[in-house]
Formats: sequence, structure tokens, C-alpha cells
Amino acid sequence: MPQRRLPRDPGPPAASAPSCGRATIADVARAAGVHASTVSRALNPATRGMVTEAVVERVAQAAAALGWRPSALAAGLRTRRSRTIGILVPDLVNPIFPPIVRAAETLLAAQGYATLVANTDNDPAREEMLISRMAEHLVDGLMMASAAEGTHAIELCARFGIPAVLINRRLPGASTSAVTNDDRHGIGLAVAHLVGLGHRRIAHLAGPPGVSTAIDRREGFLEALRAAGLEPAAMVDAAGYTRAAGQAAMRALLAGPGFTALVVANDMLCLGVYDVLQGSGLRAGADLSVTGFNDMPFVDLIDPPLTTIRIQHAAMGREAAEALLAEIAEPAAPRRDTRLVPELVIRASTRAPKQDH
Amino acid sequence: MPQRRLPRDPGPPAASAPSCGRATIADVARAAGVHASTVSRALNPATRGMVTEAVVERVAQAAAALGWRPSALAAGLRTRRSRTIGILVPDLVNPIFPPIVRAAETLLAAQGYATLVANTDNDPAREEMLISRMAEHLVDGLMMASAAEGTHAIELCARFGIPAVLINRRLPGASTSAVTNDDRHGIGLAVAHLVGLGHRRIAHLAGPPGVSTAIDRREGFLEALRAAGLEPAAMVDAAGYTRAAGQAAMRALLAGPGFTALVVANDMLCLGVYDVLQGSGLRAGADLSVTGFNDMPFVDLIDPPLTTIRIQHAAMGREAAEALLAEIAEPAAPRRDTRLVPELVIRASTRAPKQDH
DNA sequence: TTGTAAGCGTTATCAT
DNA sequence: ATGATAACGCTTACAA
Repeated sequence: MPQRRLPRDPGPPAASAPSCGRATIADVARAAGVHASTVSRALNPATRGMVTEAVVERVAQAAAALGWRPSALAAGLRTRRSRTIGILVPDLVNPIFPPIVRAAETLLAAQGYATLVANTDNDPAREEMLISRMAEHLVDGLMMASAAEGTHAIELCARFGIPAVLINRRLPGASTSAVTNDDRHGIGLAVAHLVGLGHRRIAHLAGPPGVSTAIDRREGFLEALRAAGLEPAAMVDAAGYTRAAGQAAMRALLAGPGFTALVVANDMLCLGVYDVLQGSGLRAGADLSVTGFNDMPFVDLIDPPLTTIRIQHAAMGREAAEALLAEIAEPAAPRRDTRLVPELVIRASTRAPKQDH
Repeated sequence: MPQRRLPRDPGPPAASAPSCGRATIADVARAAGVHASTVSRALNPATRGMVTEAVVERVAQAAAALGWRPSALAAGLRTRRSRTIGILVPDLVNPIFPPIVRAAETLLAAQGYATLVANTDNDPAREEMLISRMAEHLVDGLMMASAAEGTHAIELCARFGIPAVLINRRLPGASTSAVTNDDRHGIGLAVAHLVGLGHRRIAHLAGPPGVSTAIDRREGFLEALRAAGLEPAAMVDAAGYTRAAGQAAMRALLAGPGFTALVVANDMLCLGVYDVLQGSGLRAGADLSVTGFNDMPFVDLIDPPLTTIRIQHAAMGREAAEALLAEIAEPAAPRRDTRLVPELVIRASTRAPKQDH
């Protein structure tokens, strides 16, 4: 006998398997002979205390028997939290991001969160669209790696009321928590290393203007040089943190005054530097000392292996996730500005200069 | 005057901004002077046709004015689709996965989907937990890269009714759609290249037993060798697709009969091969020709640059996403088994053998 | 400690 | 073409 479907037939009070699809909390309640709200309390670790041991047991058994799984959507609709965190990166293919995302995801998963990942392509419009979409999905928080300049990401998050944490780069006036590297210190390690090797004519291939990592590393470079009583031999800005931009900047540097060592703002740029060096019949290490920044995967395998500043990729993802969860748990808590301390990794791209000047 | 909170005060019928939090469809309805269901129809592209042009316009304006954003949770609860897709990878840090995930995410984002990413660590228990969690979040589909052996992933997806697509590896008896490489063909390209260079004593460093990529590449190796009228000089299985496993297998190979060329099952293993070679004072290319598989990022920069089989990383992610969306749209459609055709990339790790045997 | 009932924001069915 | 209403599955303030 066909029945009107919408007004769900309450059916016989006896325990019965769900007619179709997944079991709901009501099915479990029926099977356990208690009310749905009791099931909810028994199954939720936070409220389990309100329920008698025996009932908890009975409910758990019924739930297991029916293969009940909570609906994150239904719960989220009610509680206004989705147990979901969003991560925005410019481009997951850039090798510095996977370790960060991976570490964050692992920590978040352990805390019961699912992780949404999206690529912004450094495109503010796209970023805006992605943040809106994540807001629609009611993400509990957002981690943003290397937000592009001129982004409205922070304002958007604020408007949507989404707690956010910045990774890798800070943003000029933002009062958002951030987990970054101590870039000034890091670049100082490179300079000190080169000075220790006997270099006196040291140049800097800087990152793109306006980006916090570039600014801090440039300043750190100048500061460290000054501390050693030296002047920069040359300075050129790259147009972006890309291999191609590294090539262009390196060509510009070679057209200028001479230098025996080059402090580069990041490893990706170094790939471009190596390209140009190879094209000029020069060799990193032997003819020119080169240092990078990031110690991204496999720069230990390129030829010659790159001396660089190792950042704590995984710690960055972990700390950012922790900061975010803390902020979600206690929205009023003060923001954190965490600086991770990088270390120098010496490989074959740096040696003493051929001749002293 | 304090009021009871839960029974939401309907308030004056006049258009009024939402008291707090985001505007709902009811707020928009009030502002536009129509019923909520009309708003829903007007705002949903699929049902917009049911509503008068003028009303659509009025509703759209009201929605914009109130800054209304749809709630994916509420919609999902009702429609049983979350517009969310899950991607499972063993380890995002393995460089072959980011390009795949990135391409998939980009395509999915364009189709209005959000992408959940998680790392399984090749741990079946963890994988099971992650799939369950994604099921709780009601993912509309799941993409699984390199499912571990002995996994119950497929059964789980079936139980939860989640459409799934395999990437990179197939699974023995699975009738799931899969997007993989034509591994037999690919490895054949490597063999043909080496034979063409004059090699006659060719060995194979195979992948871990039981994995489809390893099996297909091993068979493809033997087949291509036979086609050239040759016998394998040696064959050793690696314990996994890791650098360490590559080292171990390479040591085993060096302990056996001699060979002038080595076909390795993947690039990551090649890193281990290079390590051992370096430790033995040998050089890839000069002393032993070596080929890899995957053309993962930066193997063009290692020393010597690796001759390898380039797979279509991005296409893999794209095709898999497309296949998944197709399956979601038409669950009854037949499964697809897509093989992407790889190509040979010749670099400095292969040359003619020093002397002919 | 447990039951009752309302409500989270949508969509879909029915009636008009 | 639009309105009324129930339902999606869960949580929680309140009552008992």
C-alpha cells in the first residue's frame, strides 16, 4: 500500500532497522529504547557524563549494530561549527607548501577536523571566491599561506567571522595570528657563514617587493652585512619567487659590479641562478658562492648541493593549526605572532672565495 | 527587555536586517516581500526558471543588500549532497601527488566543489578512519591515490554509497573507475631507449610486490626485453617506493651479476640508487645508465639529470575529477578505466655502454 | 537522569 | 508563478 512519503511514518515502536540510507539518531533511540536526545548525549563525548553508564552502553551497542554514523552536516547546522578547517595556498605544487599542509592536516585530523585545501594562484579574486565558498561550508577556521598582497582575505574572514591564521608571510597591518620564520635571523646566518669563509663582496638577490619575507630578508641581509663592517656589493629584486624571476634577476646582477658571493632570498630563485650560471660557463661553489632559503625538498640533490637556510616546514603547519584551534576555542584570547627559528645547512654551493680582494 | 531566546522572535513584518550572524533566506524573503521558497528558487540557478524575471531581480538585490550567502550545511542536509569531494593521498609530501591534487582541486573548484584532502600514511586503519569521517561530512565523491594493499577502501565507499575513483594505482579486483598510467608501455620506452644506446645487460629495480604499478612495470620490462631478444641481467624488488628502499635494493643489485643499465621502477627509488652509486665512487651515466619513472619535479636538476618516463600528473588529477563528477551525475554509467600515455625524457643519466659485451 | 520540543537554514512537495 | 509546510538529522534549553 503506497503511502505519502514526506510525513515520515513513525512506524511501530519496536526496534527496526532504518528503512533506507544511513541510520539516524532516531533509529538508534528506537533500538535502544530511549529518546533521541539521550542518544545524542550518550554518543557525544562531551555530554556523556549526563547519562547513566548502563544507558550509554545500551545506546553504544544499538548505534554499532545499526552502523550509525553522525551527520556532520546536521550537527553543524545546529551547532554552527562544521569541524572543518580550510587551508589556502598559492600553489600546492610549490614544494614548500606540501610539508606545511601535511603537518597541519595530520594535527587537525587527530583533533577530529577535516581539512579543505584550495589553491589561490596568488589571484585575489580567486582567493576571495574560495574564502566565500569556505564560509558557505562554515569552516571553523582558515589557514592562509603566503597571502598575496592587496588581498582582502583578512577583511573577508572578519566579515564572515572566521578565525584565521597566517602562515609563512605576515601581512602589513594585520592583527591576525601568524606563524612565520625569523627571516632576519635566518638570512643573517647565511651572511655570517659567507663572511666567515672570507667573502667581502657579497650581493643580494632579493624577493619581490612588498612581501614580508622579502622585506625582512633584505633588511636582515643589510643588517648582518653592516655588523660585519661591509657594504652590499649589489642588490636586485626578483619579480616573484619563481625560477624564471631568478634567472632574470641573476642576469641583471651579472651585468653589474662583481661579487664573490650571492645571498638569494629563496631556493626557487636559486634554481634560476643556477640556470644562468650554467649558461655562462660558471659554477656555483667554485666560481661563486650561493646561498638559498627554505631548504626545500631535493635542493640537497641538485648540482652542486645548495647551502641554504632550513626552515621548520612541518612545525609551521603544526603551530599554525594549534594557534587556530586555540583561537577557535577561545576567540577572545590575544593573537600570537610566532617566529620559527631557522638554521644554516652548509653544502657545496659555498666555499672560500678564489682570491681575496 | 530580555526575551526567551530559542523561539526566534518573528519580529515586525517589515524588512529588517538579520538580528545577528549571517542573513538567512527568510531574511531575504522578508526584504524582497516574497516567500522563502521563492527566494530559494530564484537564487538557485537550477530552479531560477520557475520564477518571474522581475522577482528574480528583486530577490537578487535583496540578497546582495543583506550580504546573504547560502549555507552549504543546510542545503546539504536537505539535498544529501555536500558539494564537497574528498581526496586521499598516502603522503602529500611525496612530490608526485601535489600536481595531481592541484589539478583536481582546480577543476573541482570551477565546478563549485570544495575539496577535502587527507594523508593516509599508507595505513589502512587510518585510511578507514578518514573515509568514515569524509562520509560523515557527506562527501559527494572520493578520489583515492595509491590505495594501500589490503585496504578496505572500496568496500567502505560502497557501504557508505560514496562514488570513488582510483588514481595512479589500480586495485586487483576492483570494479571502480581508475585513472592510471600505461605503465607497461612507459617502461617499454625506457628499455627501447637503452637497447638503442647499445645496452645488452639490463637490470630492473622493481617496485614493491603487490602494487599495480610495480607489477605492470615489471611485466612491461620483461616484455620489452624479450621483444629485443634479451634476458634480464638482474631483478630486485624494492620494499617500498622510498629513497631508503632504493638504496637497499641497489646494494643487493651490485652484489649480483654485472649490468650496464638499470631500469628503475620510479624516480624516488632512483634517489637511493644515486646515493649508493656515489658511495661506490660510481657515476650514473658514465659508469651505469639509469632510468626512472614519473619525472617528478626537480629530477632534471639532480646530478646527473635523470632520464625518466614523464607521466601526465596534471591530466591524471583532471581526468580523475572528471570521471568522478560524471559518476556522481550518472551513477548508473559504466566505470571508466583510463590509461594515460607517458613519454620518455632523455637526460644525462643514460649513455651508450662503455664497452660492448 | 531522562524526556519534550524547538530550531539550525535549506529544499521539495503539495496546493493555490 | 508563488505560497504554505514539512522534512533533512542533530543539539539543547527547559521541564519533569
